[in-house]
Amino acid sequence: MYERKTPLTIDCGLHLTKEVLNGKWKPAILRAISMDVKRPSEILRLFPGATRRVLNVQLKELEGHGMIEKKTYPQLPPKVEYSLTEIGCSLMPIIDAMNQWGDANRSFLESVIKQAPKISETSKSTCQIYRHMMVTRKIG
Amino acid sequence: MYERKTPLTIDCGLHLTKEVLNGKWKPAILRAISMDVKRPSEILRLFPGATRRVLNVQLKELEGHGMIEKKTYPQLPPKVEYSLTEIGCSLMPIIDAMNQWGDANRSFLESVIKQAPKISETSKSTCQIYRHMMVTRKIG
DNA sequence: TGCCATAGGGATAAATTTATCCCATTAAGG
DNA sequence: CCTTAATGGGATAAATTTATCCCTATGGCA
Repeated sequence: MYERKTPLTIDCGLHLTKEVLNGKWKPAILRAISMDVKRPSEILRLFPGATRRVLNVQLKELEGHGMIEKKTYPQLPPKVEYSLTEIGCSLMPIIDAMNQWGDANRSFLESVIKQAPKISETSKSTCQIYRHMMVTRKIG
Repeated sequence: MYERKTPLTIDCGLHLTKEVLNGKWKPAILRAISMDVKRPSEILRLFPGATRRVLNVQLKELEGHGMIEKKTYPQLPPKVEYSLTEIGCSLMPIIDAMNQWGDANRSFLESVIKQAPKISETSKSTCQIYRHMMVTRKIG
């Protein structure tokens, strides 16, 4: 496992929170779990753009940070289910707010993000969370 | 300037928001500006842990993303003031919530973050935002 | 037997972000 | 003349995160 070489900045709440959510898929993973997508294979299917490896790593970090709990069923083939811990649950308002803000400002954000010279292309359909929500009728 | 090689994931609001806040100091910078710390040199003093270079880069990205506006006074030595745009302002509830969540759970988070094998050390006093708030009597 | 699904993780390469260092401009002050 | 204060940014190194590829284990199914 990677060992950090420079000290982490944790002196304001912002940085602590940022550290917990630091990872390309972490907020999305938390959101998925909060919507009852519990098994690793399900989560993986929800994010076709993510590698199995990365999801495993980020799940492990979220678990290590106490945001989610892992329940392993003694079966073969193995079955694992994740759930939010209490503190993980308390993050959801923030994650939902982030999601809503992004959606509410989508057209503007897409344009400025594409304008920014740093970004060349963007990809869609790597995150199936909306499809999932519609299938499970959590949104209409 | 760096040119992205892989497409950016922007299909859910979460990723859009994450992109805007993506940068070690961006949320802190936005918060500083929202608290009337407008000039680059002031912001720099507020975050002793940050390099001038990085702050410049992140300020430029925030500006490019339309979150802040830059006003350059035609003086010498130069004077610059940043302010939040309307959309940048609309991000503040999220940033404040992140800050509050981190502070509210500080002791827990510090322990789990230090436990995580990935992190070796942590540093304090690289972010002077609380000091600033006390000096300006916004908190007591 | 060969292949699929499930879950986990090592080793290494590639991409991305941050850090370091250095240069430029102009006015004021010692 | 030298230093400081302000602001901005290039070039390059270092750190960190993500992607690729591969290996393990077991039971069921054609």
